[in-house]
Parts: sequence; structure tokens; C-alpha cells
Amino acid sequence: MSDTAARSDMNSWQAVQEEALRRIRSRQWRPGELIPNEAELSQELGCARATVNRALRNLAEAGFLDRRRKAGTRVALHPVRKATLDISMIRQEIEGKGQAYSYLLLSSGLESPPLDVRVRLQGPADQQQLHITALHMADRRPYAYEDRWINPQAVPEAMTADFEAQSPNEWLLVHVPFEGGSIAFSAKTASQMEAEILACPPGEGLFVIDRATWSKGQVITQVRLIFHPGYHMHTEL
Amino acid sequence: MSDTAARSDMNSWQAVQEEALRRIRSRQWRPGELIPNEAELSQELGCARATVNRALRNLAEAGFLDRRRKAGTRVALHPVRKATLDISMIRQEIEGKGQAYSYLLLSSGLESPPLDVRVRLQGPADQQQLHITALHMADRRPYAYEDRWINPQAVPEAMTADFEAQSPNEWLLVHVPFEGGSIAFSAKTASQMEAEILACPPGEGLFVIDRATWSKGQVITQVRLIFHPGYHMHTEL
DNA sequence: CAGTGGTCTAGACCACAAG
DNA sequence: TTGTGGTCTAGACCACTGG
Repeated sequence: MSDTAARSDMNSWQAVQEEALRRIRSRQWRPGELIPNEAELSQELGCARATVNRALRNLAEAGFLDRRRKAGTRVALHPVRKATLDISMIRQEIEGKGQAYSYLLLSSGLESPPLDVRVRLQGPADQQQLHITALHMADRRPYAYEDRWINPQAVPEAMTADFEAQSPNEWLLVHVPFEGGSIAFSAKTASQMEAEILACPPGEGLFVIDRATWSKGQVITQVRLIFHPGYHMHTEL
Repeated sequence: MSDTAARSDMNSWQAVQEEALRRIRSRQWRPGELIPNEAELSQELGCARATVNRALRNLAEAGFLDRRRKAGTRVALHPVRKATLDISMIRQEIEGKGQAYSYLLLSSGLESPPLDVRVRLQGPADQQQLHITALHMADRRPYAYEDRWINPQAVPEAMTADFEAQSPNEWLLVHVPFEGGSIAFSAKTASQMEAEILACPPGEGLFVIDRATWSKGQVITQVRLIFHPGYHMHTEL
């Protein structure tokens, strides 16, 4: 009964994954330890190697295992949990909560970007950028302040877009496909101006998202979103 | 040349995925539109159905496609980008930046949790919980303040653990496997006490992570991490 | 060099849900 | 009912990389 052979077969990849997780959690497979290779496991568990592969690959993506050709598969030394956040349009985020979305364009025009924006741009030094500021509202109350720079070289159509009707957030998502980007989350203390825009006391701690997106090696847009006090972003593990 | 037939074969799932992405971005496949089924695509592209399946399944996970049995595969109406965040131990996060990690236990003891903690616990009403507060430091400077509640019913061993030597953050990760959890990110204004602990002016905006983890239907622990001013968490898309 | 994971294939059956 | 994606299999070859 305590033998390693002939377990009741588990021929779904989910079952194999569960079994592997069980062995990790029960310390039958210890952190850093080499586990049996795919061929052995498939034989032991009574399924095809591809099934084992799917299960272990999945666990590796989730951070539980480290896999390398020839070196084999090991239990991850430091379990790094991965949380996935859904980044959607602000309009959807608000409407998804059952609130009414509205939007106000605050300013729009060509400007020379400040140093921090220019650094990230990596483009020619003294080029002007389209600078747009706007306010997103939920049930007529301030929700998020959008401060955006758009590279007119990468997106010339943006120069003639009507950002009164549609926020740059949405316009860009629909009109400009992008390949990659970076996101940063942080907090900041509300300045006098931000406090006025978001209708909160100055000095309040506000949640901030900075995002840059690029395509074909060019930076398309950079944006800072500053959210109203009390905003929080959450996800499951 | 402009025919749909006989493209140069693409028999890797990555190539199929790129081709599908190209068609989405070029609007050859429009948002909401039904795309050909796996059998047709595999024939058109000259590869096995399993290869197409792998590619499209991947794109669906990434949020570009919506797939349903019998209903077929459609281009997602609202491209929801998914950002994955790595949640690791604070020690690793600091050492990964090349800084020296240190840790200070501030308090530890059984207490009746406040209302907000009790609500999430979903357990018996008047049960005491292990309450621990601690400070994580990078190069001897305050990095994050940890305010944690541990359910002694779920983790009795925690009552005798030495949290002077090892932070509860690490101890739990090593000793208690968990199944699920929820994470929330937000910002808060530094209180007088928090300002003193983190050595910053009161009123500063601080980045906050709230996390709850459970296993076998029981809440194991709840924690709030408050980070020093200037902290930011970032990831790639 | 040789062992391991990574992938592709052709075929098969199944589960789900739209009509 | 029936079309679609979801998965499993057995076998094969490839790519990377440790020893």
C-alpha cells in the first residue's frame, strides 16, 4: 500500500497538477529538490508525457517550479506568487460597478514635456508632445485625473482627434495597437491643484498609476492616473 | 498573391499566435467578430489543430480573444490587458535591489481584533487573534510597516514561533501552505504613528497592500503592509 | 555528448452549450 | 441535436545546456 507504483490513474492535467501541488505542500518534494522527469512521472501516474508536461509547465508559470532543459525540474526555492491585474478602460471599470461614467477634458495642446517625461521618451530632445489632461467621473464625482503625453510622431492621427467626445484613454485603446508597456503603482500626496481637481483636502494620500506603452520601438504615450481618495485596486490569488 | 490560400506554413504555436495578433491589430479580424474555427485555421496555416489550439488558448488567456464551446472564438470587444505582479517575500525584494535587509519586531500578542479585521475573518465572533506588528528595513532605513493578524485556530504553531528571529511574512510562507487569497492595493495618508515608524512627515501619501490568505476554508492570516514614501511597484505588459 | 524539457502531429473522444 | 473548443495519446523530432 505504501508502494510508489500503481496509483489510481490520473489522466487529466488538472489532476496531475493537483497531485504535484500536494507533493510540494506535503514536502514530499522539498524546495530546491529535483523531481522525477516527465517520462518517469507519466509512467507512474499512468498518463501521457504531454499531460504531465502541461501540468508541470503550468506550475512553473505560476512560480511553483523551476524547469530547465537537461537540468530537470526543481521545486522553487522561494515561492513567488503571481497576481494578475486586469487593466481595463476607466469607463468599463466605473460602469462595471454600476455607476454612471462621465468625462471632462481639462486641457489639450502641444508642449515641451518636462524632464521626467522626456527621459522616458528616448526620442529627439526638443520635440513637442501632445499634452492632455482630463477628469474621469463616476456618478458625477471625481474618480481619476488623467495626465497624458502623446508622441505625435508615433500617432499623427491623435493631433486631429476629438478628445472632447472621447477620452484619450479610450481613443488610444481603440485606434492604436501596442506591443508592450510598463506599469508602475505608487502613492503620492495630493498637491493643491490635484486636491482641487479631485475635490479632496490637499495633503491626502492618493493612489497613482504610471503607464508607458510602445509599439515598433517607439514610445506611443505616457500617462499618469491619479485616483480619488479611497480608491483601491484588488485581485485574487 | 492576395489569395487566402497556401501561406508559407507556420507550424510553431508562436508563429500562429503572431499571425493571429497581426490579423487582430490590422482589423482583418474585427472586435466582436467570429474568427474561423480551429479546424479551418489549422488547414489554412498548414499545421495541426493542437498547434492552433495552443496559440488561441494563449491569446484568450491574455485577454485578446473570447472562446466558448460551440459558439466559437471571437475577438474580444474590450481589450483587457493583464498585468502580472510578482509577490515575493519582502526580504527578497530588498536584497534583489542590492540593499541590506533587516527586521525589527515591534509588538506581538493575543488581542481582540478590530471590526474590519473581524469581518473578513468570518469566524466565531469574540475570538482573540495573534496580532503582530513589525518593521522591515532596507540599508537600515524604514521600508515597510507590517501589521498582521494570525488566526490561532488555523495556525496553532504560530503561537510558539519566534518572530524576533524571523518575520511573520517569511515564517508563514515557509510553514503554512495556502490555497488562495485576495490582495488590494491602495494609498493612505500617514497617521502620526505611521509617520514616526516610517520616519517620514505625517500626512505623507503612502502605498498600501492589504492581503488575506486562506486554506481549507479557513482564513489563515490578514496583513497590511504600509510602505515608505517613494515606494513603487512596477511590472511590464 | 547525451539527458531533459519543448513542441508538433494525427487521430480520437469528450463536454459544453447554442439553436 | 450537433458544432465547437478542450483534452488525451503515442510517437517523434528538436533545442538547449549540463557534465
